[in-house]
Amino acid sequence: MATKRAYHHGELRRALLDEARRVIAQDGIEAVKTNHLAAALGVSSAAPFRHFASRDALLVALAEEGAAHLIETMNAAAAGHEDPLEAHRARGVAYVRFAVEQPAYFRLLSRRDIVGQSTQIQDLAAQNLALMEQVLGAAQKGAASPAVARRSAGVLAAQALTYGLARMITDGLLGEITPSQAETLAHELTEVLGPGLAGD
Amino acid sequence: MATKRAYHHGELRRALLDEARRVIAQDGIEAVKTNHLAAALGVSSAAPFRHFASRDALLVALAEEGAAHLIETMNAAAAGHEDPLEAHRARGVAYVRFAVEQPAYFRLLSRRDIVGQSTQIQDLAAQNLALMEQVLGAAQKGAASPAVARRSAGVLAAQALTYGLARMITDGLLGEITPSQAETLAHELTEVLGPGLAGD
DNA sequence: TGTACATCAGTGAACGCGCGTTCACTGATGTAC
DNA sequence: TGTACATCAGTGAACGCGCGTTCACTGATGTAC
Repeated sequence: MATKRAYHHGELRRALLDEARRVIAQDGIEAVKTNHLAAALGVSSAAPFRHFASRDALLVALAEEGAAHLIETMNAAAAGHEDPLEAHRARGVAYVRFAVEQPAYFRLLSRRDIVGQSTQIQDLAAQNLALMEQVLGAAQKGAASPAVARRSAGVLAAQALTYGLARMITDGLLGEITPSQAETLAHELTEVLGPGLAGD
Repeated sequence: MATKRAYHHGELRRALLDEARRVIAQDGIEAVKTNHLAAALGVSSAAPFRHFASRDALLVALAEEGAAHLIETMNAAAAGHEDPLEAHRARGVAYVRFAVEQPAYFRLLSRRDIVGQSTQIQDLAAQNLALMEQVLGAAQKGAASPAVARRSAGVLAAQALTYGLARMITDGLLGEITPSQAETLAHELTEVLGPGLAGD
C-alpha cells in the first residue's frame, strides 16, 4: 500500500518471501541469493538477516507456507466428490495444477534437505498420505520395503504418476505449458490409471 | 592398473568423469567442484582444465555417457519380449532400475540446462520416444498442446509414472531403497497401469 | 641404438568475484509517566 | 500532551572463504633421423 518506503520497510519479511518465490519459479532454488533479494527490494544486503537467521531458514519458512497451501488446495478439490475414486483423482489433478501454478512451492517441497528441516511439513505430508490411503480404502499388506510399507501399490502408482507429471512440467521436459493444459493432461493421465485402481 | 601414479596420470579424463559420477550419486550435481575432484585424484586443481573446457563441459560429457548407457539398457530389456505391451513395460522397469543404480546419470539427464547443451542427447531422447510410440502403436490424434503433440496419453502416463517413481526414489522421498526393491516396485506400479493401456 | 626436438599433460601460484554473514551504528516507533 | 527511554528494523562497510579459471612453467612421452 505504501507507495514510498521510509526507513522502515514494514513488510520486509513478507516481501522477501514473495521475491524468493518469484526467483525460484523463474530460475530455481539455487538462484536465490540473499543479496539479490535485498537489492530487488531496495534494501541493504544485511536487512534480510533481521528476519531470517540464514538463507536456509528463509527457504524453509517459504516451504512451510507452500505445504499448507498445497494441502488446503487438495482438500478443497476433493471436497466436492462423493465417489472416493473420483475424490482421489481430484486430489491428483489439484496436485498437478498446484505444481504448475506454484512451481516455487513445488520445487521447495521436493527437496528433502529442505523438507527435512521442518517437522511441520513432515507432519502435513504424513496426514495427507493417511488421507489418501483412507480414501482409497487400501489394505496395507506386506509391501516391498519398510520405508514404503504404509503405501499400497495403487496409492504409490497414483503418487508417482502425478509427481512425475508435475516434475516433467516444472522441469521443462514438456516445453511450455499453461495451467489449463496441465489440468487437461492430468485428467487424461489419471484416466489411464483408473481401470487399474478400480480393480485393486 | 598402475599402482603408483607418475607425473602423468594417464587416465585422468576417465578418472574425473568417474569421480564426478560418484559425487553426484552421493550429494547431487551442485556438489561437483572441480578442485575437489582434482584433490580426490591427487592432482592439481588446474589439471581438469586440460581435459575439459569448463566444469559445465565435464557435466555435459558425463550426461552423454549416461544417455547412451540408458538407451542401451532399455533396448536390451525390451529385446526379450514378444508382446509389445510387455516390451514397453520392460522398458519402464529398466528405466527405473537405471535411475536407482545410476542416480548420477539419471540426475544429469533430468536437467534441461545440461541436456540442452547436447544435441546428441536430444537426438537419443527423440529416437527413444519414437520407439515407445511405435511399440505402443499409438495413433497420435489431437493432444493437449503442441509440445506434447507427439505423445499419446498412454505413453505420457507411462513416462510420468516411471519418471515419477524414479525421481521419488533418487530424491530420497521414499527413504533408502535397494535396486531390487526398486525393481519390485516398478513391476507393481506398471501393473496398475496395465489395464488402462490395454484398453487404449 | 642414441640424440634432438615437438607435443602433451601435468604443476603451483595467483586472481577475482560472488555471496552469505557479522558488526557497530543509527533512525523510527512504541510505551511509561 | 510532552518528554525520556527501550526496542526494533534498518544501514553500510567489511570480512572471509570457496571455487572456477588463467598463466607461465616444467617434466614425461613420442617421433625423426
